[in-house]
Amino acid sequence: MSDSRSTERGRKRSEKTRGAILAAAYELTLVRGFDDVTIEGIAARAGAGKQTIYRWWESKADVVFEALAQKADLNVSIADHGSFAADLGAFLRDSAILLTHAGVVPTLRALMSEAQRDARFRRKFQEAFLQRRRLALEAVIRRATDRGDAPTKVPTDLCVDLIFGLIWYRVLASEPRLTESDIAAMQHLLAASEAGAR
Amino acid sequence: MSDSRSTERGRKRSEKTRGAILAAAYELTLVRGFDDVTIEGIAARAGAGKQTIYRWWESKADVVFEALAQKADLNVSIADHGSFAADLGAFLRDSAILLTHAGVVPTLRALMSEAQRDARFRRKFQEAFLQRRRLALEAVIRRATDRGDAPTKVPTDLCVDLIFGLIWYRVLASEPRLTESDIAAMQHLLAASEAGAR
Amino acid sequence: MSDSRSTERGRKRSEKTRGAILAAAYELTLVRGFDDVTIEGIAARAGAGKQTIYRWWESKADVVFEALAQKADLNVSIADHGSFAADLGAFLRDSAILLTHAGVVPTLRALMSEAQRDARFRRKFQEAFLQRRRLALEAVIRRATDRGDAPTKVPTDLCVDLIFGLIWYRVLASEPRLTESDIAAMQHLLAASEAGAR
Amino acid sequence: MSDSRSTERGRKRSEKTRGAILAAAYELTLVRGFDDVTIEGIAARAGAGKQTIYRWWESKADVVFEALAQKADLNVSIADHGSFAADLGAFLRDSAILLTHAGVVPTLRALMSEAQRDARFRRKFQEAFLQRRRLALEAVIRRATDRGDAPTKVPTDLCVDLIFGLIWYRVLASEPRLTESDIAAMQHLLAASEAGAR
DNA sequence: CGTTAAGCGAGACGGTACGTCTCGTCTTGGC
DNA sequence: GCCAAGACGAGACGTACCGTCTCGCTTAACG
Repeated sequence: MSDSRSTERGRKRSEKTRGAILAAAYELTLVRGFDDVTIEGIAARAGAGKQTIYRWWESKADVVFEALAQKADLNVSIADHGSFAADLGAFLRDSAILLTHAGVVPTLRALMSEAQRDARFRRKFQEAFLQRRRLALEAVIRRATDRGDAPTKVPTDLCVDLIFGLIWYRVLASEPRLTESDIAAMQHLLAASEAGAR
Repeated sequence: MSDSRSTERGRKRSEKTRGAILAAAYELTLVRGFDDVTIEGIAARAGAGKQTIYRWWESKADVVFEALAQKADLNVSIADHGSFAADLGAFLRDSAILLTHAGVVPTLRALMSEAQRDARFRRKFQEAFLQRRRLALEAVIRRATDRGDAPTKVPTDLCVDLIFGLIWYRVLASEPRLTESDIAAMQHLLAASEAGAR
Repeated sequence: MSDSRSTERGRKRSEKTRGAILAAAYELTLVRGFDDVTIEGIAARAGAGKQTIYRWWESKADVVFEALAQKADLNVSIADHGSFAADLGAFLRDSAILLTHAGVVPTLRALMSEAQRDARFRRKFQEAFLQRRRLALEAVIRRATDRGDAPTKVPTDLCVDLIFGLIWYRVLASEPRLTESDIAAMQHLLAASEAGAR
Repeated sequence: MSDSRSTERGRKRSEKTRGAILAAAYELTLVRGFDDVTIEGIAARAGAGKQTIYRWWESKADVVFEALAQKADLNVSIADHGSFAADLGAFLRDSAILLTHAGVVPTLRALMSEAQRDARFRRKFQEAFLQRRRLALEAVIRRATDRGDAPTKVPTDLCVDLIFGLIWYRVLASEPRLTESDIAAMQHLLAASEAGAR
């Protein structure tokens, strides 16, 4: 009942072509920007047929997202730094550094932009990217709760939304950076009073 | 000094046509969504020539933005409610209500999405929309400073980014709502401790 | 040596579409006249995309010319009537009859008009239409030379230009007809004196 | 009853503007060619309003034709050279020289081309240009008849059509030239037998 | 070991919208 | 009323991509 055919018949998917398409998508995105990348352009650069792309991906955004995901490690480090303040600082500092890498900000903007236009991609982006980072931050807060220095004034959800909101707002709507004094203020706001209570 | 040209020459811009174009843009955006709106479609519905649109607006985003700006009052009320906590609550509550209006969330998403793709529109959206709201919030905080109940732990800029970040992140990346308990927590986080310290 | 590419790749040209485009071009030219025919109109009537037309033809004139060429046999009968006078008479009479057919004169005018505006189409029209008819007439004269009743007073080239010049001048600049007395006079001028000299 | 108003009211037509428009039309036609000349282009170069052109001329062809007519003397010299052969030779030689002038052939082609597309301009071109030259040639033939050396074999109309047909066919459809041997052959064909009869 | 069912590069196809161009008309204010 | 200026409705232009559809291969598992 699981699968009508016992084994797959016919020619296998070409891994070589798959790689060429993702590489082409990645390179074109860096050079031309997401908007100016086209399926036809990717196919031409990869030496692939358009149909081959359409057969395996649902949209340009999916190809590019997979191409980028392959390059960038989407997993976030959540090593224990001993206190919530330190963990929060490390998380924010990691994010700040990420934003300084070439191509990262334009790419984040393009993906979030695309997520606003295509509901299907929105879900995919949510699950495959936003949710992963969210879970990491939630784990940090859960650890703080266990440890006893959690930001008790704010529910976890709101706390997470505030942190990601800050980062994304700066990326999308103002200057995409996070200074040390920003980080210090965030620590003070969300972690310090608890720390001071010790 | 008054005007480079002695007098305006030639036929005047047709206010009737301008209105028809903005109305068409507004209606089509609500019915079809920003992405499916086309310049040709707007021109056809407005009974205007395409060139007339291109003569006065630089892009589809500009037309739609002006159409929406005409409908929605972009000025934010910043009436004095006696304390920063109350002012903040009023601001957040206003925003929460705005998000419940039909068509507002899709439109905000589309405009922010477009701002990520077109640097020129990005600046315009910044200045004509985001900056206005930012100034309103900064005025509220300035009043709190004068009053003596400002959130001294966080610099004004960061405070504003946190608030808008929260709202926009919910609109763009998760559920576009702001509950009463969110508002209470925000008041507690940014305003209450100061108030309580007095 | 036979073909640069080993095999033809990709989808084949659709003969059905080609026919539909030529048919649409032919019908529209008859009904609306060459000037009012547009590429968009042909595409719409043929149920084809504009690009499909641009892929295979260089201009509107090429499409219409091919459409007409398909309908009208461009080969001219040069059956031997025994003498140059008779051959010339037959040639002129054939031409006279052609000019009476509905749509022929407007079409000839439009094609010659277009040939004046577009150097590339000029060459094509020359080679694919004018030259064919010219060769036919030259063959008639060559036969007369062999037979010994050629119009020796005038070089072949000039003789041919006089005959086509007369027909085209009537089509383009005055009344597009050729009467029996015109034909008789032409025979007398170009053929009779020689015949009489025998 | 001829004119309801005794005197013209309002501002008089500006002769300065009329001249500027014709000059602009002439220059643009030489530089860009008839097809690439536009009403808007003429108006811009003349520093005139488009309406001023539309008020006084019916089409681009009329403007350009008037501009060219102003420059070129449309009257043909029909000085008496003593015999039809000599008169014919002079006429053809004049025409041959005209065709060597820069800009003449493209202009003739453009005007004849335009005459095929616009019935109104066709009539105007007929009357103001073709007919003038035709009358000149007819006068030459009439003089020959009076003199007694007319080409009696061909009716005047056909004779004229043959001569103009030759010239126009060479201009429109082949090489726009007329050699001395062409001229000699034409004299021989249309005039020589008569001359020989003397 | 041949049959057969994918996958593949290539590229033609019907569409749709783009932004530009020019048309001929209309409107304005000055002459 | 003529003029320069220039906005207007209209609509074709040629281009760019879309997503789909053949083509004639190549590549396996199946029978």
